[in-house]
Amino acid sequence: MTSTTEPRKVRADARQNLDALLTAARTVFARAGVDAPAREIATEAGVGVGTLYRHFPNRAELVAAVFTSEIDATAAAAGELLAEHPPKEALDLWITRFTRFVATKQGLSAALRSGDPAFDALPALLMGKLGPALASLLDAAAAAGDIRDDVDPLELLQAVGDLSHRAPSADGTPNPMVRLLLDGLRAR
Amino acid sequence: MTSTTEPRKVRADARQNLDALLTAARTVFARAGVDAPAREIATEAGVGVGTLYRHFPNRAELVAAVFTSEIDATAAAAGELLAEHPPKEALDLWITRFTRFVATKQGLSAALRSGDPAFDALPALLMGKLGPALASLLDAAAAAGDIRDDVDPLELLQAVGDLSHRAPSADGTPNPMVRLLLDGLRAR
DNA sequence: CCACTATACGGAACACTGTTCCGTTTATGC
DNA sequence: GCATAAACGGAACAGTGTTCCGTATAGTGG
Repeated sequence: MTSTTEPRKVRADARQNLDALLTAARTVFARAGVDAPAREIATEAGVGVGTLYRHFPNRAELVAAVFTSEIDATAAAAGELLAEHPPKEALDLWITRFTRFVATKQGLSAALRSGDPAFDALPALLMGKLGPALASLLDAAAAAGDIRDDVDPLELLQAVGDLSHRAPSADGTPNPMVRLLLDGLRAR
Repeated sequence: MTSTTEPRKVRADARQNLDALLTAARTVFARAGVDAPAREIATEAGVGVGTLYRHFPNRAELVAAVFTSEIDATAAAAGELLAEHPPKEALDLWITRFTRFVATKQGLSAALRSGDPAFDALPALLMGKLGPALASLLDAAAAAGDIRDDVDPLELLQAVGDLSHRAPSADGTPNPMVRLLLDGLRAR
């Protein structure tokens, strides 16, 4: 094994450019949505498009990289909320947080929904990290008898994402349709 | 007034080409979804792209034209269902029908959700025709006390559309998340 | 400190979109 | 038939994502 600790030399400028790209992408995505042209991101980072594609196989991977930390934070929030609130309340709070995350990222849900194979990495990332988080919340709430127990976490996650695309949520409230969906979860 | 009955001569070949375009578009959309390239549709119709754009200002208008008759039929179904079934049942049946319509048209909901201004005509068409249809169903069900009365028909329509994008619905059943949404409608 | 080489860079070039433009063809009315 | 306005075809334009490759350079062994 030549890989774990000591081996390949990563050129310093490469590392710098990668950081610059991530920062630039974050900025541009916030300003113009995830559909922003690759050239614009490269320019913002002060590099050529070739450099962008050297670091990421395609735009979608860049999007995934940019959102990874926030996705991790959102996933982690599930455990915290569960520790501090009753199960159903924790679930509602987490959904609200997730809703805000999706709504905040212009075009994120559009990308998720697009079906474009270029964005395959995105759903995989979201589902992989957030699926288990939501599952834990659903299990807790179901165990408490607050909600039905036959809901697929991934389907629900996808659905909430789909419904959250236009929620300015000035006050951070999830949109009415998400609420309706959550009402539908209640045990009867 | 030179417009009502006798005036402008519509060249026969123009009318033929328009029909050919609509037929071709229907075929291509079914095969490759509404995102199919304009050139492909023109070729299928045996005309040049210029001709396509002579008849439709942009691709979205063509999509709208292709789906208009089906949309009209779906809207009309609301009244029929309402005449033959109890309100809540009529509502559920209509939603199922609408779901199937959306799911059947590859990429339709994606286009709706895209926010792309090019597709402005599409939501306008759907909302304009189907909104009132759904409103009548909701009103009837709310009057019967079956569901809450504070639901915006357009929002619900949009939401169901958003949720229906991947529902093969082998058996014609709406997907589980749409069901959850409908459960949320129930008066409490 | 220098030369050398693998690494990384930049941006022109390619393939594919939607859409526009305009020279050519053709249906129609006389 | 002829003239003419309508309609056509497809080349051309603008804007994507992505690839390619000649050039520049960081790191290293002498």
